[in-house]
Amino acid sequence: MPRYNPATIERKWQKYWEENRTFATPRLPAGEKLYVLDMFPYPSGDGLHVGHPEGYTATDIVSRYQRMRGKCVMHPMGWDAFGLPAEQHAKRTGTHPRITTERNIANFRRQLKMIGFSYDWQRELATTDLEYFRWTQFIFLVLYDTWFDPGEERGRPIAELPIPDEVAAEGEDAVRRYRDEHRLAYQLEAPVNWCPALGTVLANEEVVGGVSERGGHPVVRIPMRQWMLRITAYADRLERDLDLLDWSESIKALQRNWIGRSTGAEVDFFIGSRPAPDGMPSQEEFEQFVVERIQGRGFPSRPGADVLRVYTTRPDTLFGATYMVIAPEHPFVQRLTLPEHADAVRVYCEQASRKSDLDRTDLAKEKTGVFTGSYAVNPVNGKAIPIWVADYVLISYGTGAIMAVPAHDTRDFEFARQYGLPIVAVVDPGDQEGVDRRAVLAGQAPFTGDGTAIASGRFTGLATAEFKKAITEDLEHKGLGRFAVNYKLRDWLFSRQHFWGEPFPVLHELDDQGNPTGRTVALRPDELPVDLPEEMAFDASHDRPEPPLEKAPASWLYVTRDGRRYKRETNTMPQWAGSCWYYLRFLDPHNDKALVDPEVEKAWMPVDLYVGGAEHAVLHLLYARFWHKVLYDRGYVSTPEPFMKLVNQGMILGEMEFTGYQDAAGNWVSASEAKRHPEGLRPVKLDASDVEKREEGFVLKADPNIRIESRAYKMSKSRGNVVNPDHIVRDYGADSLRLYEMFMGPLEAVKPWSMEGVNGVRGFLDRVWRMVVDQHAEQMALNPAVQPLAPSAEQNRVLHKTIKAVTEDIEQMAFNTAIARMMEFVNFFLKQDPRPKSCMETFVLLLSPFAPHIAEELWQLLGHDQTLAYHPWPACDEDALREETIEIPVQINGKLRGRIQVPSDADPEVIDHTARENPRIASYLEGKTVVKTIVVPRRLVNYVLKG
RNA sequence: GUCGGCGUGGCGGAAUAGGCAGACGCUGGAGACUUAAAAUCUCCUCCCCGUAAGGGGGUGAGGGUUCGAGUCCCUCCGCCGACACCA
Repeated sequence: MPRYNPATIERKWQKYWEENRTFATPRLPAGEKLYVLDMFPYPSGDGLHVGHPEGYTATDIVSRYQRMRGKCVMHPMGWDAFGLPAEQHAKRTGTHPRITTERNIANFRRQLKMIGFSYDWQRELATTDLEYFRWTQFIFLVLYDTWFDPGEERGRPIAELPIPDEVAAEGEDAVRRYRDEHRLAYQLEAPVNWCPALGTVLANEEVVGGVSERGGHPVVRIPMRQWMLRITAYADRLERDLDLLDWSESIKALQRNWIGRSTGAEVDFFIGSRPAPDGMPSQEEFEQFVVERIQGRGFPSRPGADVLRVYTTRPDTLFGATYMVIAPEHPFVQRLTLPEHADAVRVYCEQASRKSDLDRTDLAKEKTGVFTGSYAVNPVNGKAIPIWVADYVLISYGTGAIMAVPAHDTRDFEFARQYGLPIVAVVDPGDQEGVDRRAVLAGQAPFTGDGTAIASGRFTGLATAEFKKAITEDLEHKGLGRFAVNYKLRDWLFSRQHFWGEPFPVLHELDDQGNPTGRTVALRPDELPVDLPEEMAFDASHDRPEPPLEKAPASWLYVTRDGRRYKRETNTMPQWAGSCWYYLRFLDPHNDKALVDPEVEKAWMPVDLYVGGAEHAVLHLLYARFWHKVLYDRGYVSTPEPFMKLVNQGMILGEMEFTGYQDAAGNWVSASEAKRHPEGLRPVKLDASDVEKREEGFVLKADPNIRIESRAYKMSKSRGNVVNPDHIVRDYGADSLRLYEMFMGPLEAVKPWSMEGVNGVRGFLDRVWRMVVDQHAEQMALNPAVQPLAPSAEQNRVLHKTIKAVTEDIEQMAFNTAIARMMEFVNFFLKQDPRPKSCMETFVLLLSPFAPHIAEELWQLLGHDQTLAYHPWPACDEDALREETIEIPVQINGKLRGRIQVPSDADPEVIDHTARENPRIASYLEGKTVVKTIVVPRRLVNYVLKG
């Protein structure tokens, strides 16, 4: 009784593939290569989620398809295995994170193998393998050894950094410091985002709205020594090279937005060479300053103590600057504060420093600030304007100081209103829709768009764009300003206070007393790897931002090298580090001489298709591209970009849910009402049979006045709507899981899970099985209808239509429609008796990338003793598609009024003639004048009538 | 607020290049087989009028271009996602 039993055949073929190393990939591609990559998973303790196999099935289909097309496919899998959960587990239980991690990896590996993905498991790697992170540390040394040459726009060895004479004259220490300041990996004492709940410092990117991106815990800012990576040096190239990539415009937009390039000007406002008692720089000094700039020194690369340098994207509004603002952390705060304002300023800055980012960006918040008592002189008109301190100016962007133009900037406008500062319009908006010109000119409303300059000296009358150019050139000429570019992107905070991460290959020198001298040295590549200490006590109390490795055994922590004592760096690298280059290591995972053999790298790179979740659209992809570019500059890789084509799979939500609301007394309340006043209401989960559709939404069957909320939610443990792939495979089979995940809808769409849908595709596979297999036989045998006959013309047409559609759909990654076409094939051939064996064979090949286990089983039954994994993909015979006659619709005034049969190659005259002869059409045309006849061969006929 | 994406039956979704809206699947209904149930098979399933033949309407709303619009253009509404004082 050979019924379709996935449990048996899936195990059988997985064993076959493993024993025969069916999917092993050669060191160098034989023939045309294709590198198909999944974003490797973090092996969490919860195991695989149905979201994982979505992208993995898509890439597996492409991989299997392309192997059959003769491509040499690289398709590896590994583990992004460093991470906080294993460490937190260690704190609770004392189990070493390595143990937990290995256990989780084993579970993930089991689950992925159970779904039948065609990975080359010989290439499996984990970022936590010593032999892997040895090379992560090596890449850190490359970053440490590199400076960015802005002239050549590329990273170069630090030894090639030109040392200015005045630095060289100061001696060896000065040169060392100068180099350290230019490395791509550098240290910085800076306020960091300490998250007490997670026990770590977070990157700026990991803090969203003042709370941690993961878990939503509060974040406070405290100063700490940190490792930073100079990603900002590559901002321009990271933005520009997006043009080389076949990525969706929305992901590119996300990255561009994140990089946030803006252009404008830097301008120096004179504040006097020393503080004046009344805060007012003297007029003579200002004039002297201007003359000096014009005649001699020009615009200094770094601002001196006599100016406040600002960055603006609107140099054309310089004449409208009525005050200035510096960030509370700006180094000039003290110097600019007059004694009578000192208390207020000190209090304000202290408050600002205590505020989390959340408080500082609070939406509804009114703007706050204090006056320093000092003034700066506007270089374009010599007017002195007051300098304020306010936290709406960020120290980390631009120069940390702005010129405020309240008439033409919303934020400045709000602030000026708040503190009664003057508002002077210098841009006339003219007549624009939605702009109250009179209010703008009267300083009663801000206008931030482009217009025509007014009250701007000799620039008056210029259009915004021209003005910007003209005044920037003028300022540049006078040495008072210069063209400037800024980015929202910040340097990458690269150290974490974790145990479970890659140790830095860095030593800190100690003096005779055992105190740090402040000198840092990097290890030599031959001193790698630096492993984590085995013996560690995992301390549950970790409420200070002190790295756990501070408590490592002294034997690990202290190193003597060339007679000097050193202490190891105790920070570790963030989880991103390992995932920044794993795609390179897959190519050559066991190489102990190099991170990747250049010959191998050249042969396989770049990644041709990269599939993963949109949650990595910004950070992972930006970081990986950054590292790749540094490796490119330093000659380790041959391509400027790592990932040519990127596809983001959409999230899979839980099953659709109906929710009604009841008040305390148990009365139903409409969902729309509940949204406005949720107090005291209780959500009640309803069954689909309790609700019905009425007009624009669902209502309670028992009371149609009550509206019901219907939507699918993100899967979560707390909601109890998580679907476990283990259960699906157990109850329906891996092929059904794969097929359903692809049939749900377009790969990139967000879509809800449906158990009934899984059951539906299982029904399809059952039908496929019955189409080929004799269910009534004792042993595996062909269905008696399957005969070694030549197909009829119609059978052949259906077959080749299916080949064509499935092939095109796979090429476009439209897997849902490919499956629909195969369903149509089965619906047709189940009714055919006899069914030509050759049609069955071809169909099995088409099905195999989607449902490889059942396909292999049927292929074997059809008489083949080799895997179909490398069997040539079926070719479509266009001749077989040709039909003798086709049906085309006939319209009258655009309305469908009939159909006619015509020869498929009929020309317009024949079609027109046939249509007019059709009795139904003829009756419509009778007595009317045909004004126009449209005949589209093979498509339709349309008659336009008069009257 | 800014940027990006999306609005099609009871549900998931199809619809080359502007050319028959609703492929395929689910759900629901009717029937066949069966002692019965499951499984399987057949038919129906966008809405309205009509016994039917047929007719009318319909792709978030309104307008436009066109012989013809789900598809192109404009305005608006709604949902989802990202960013959010970046000067």
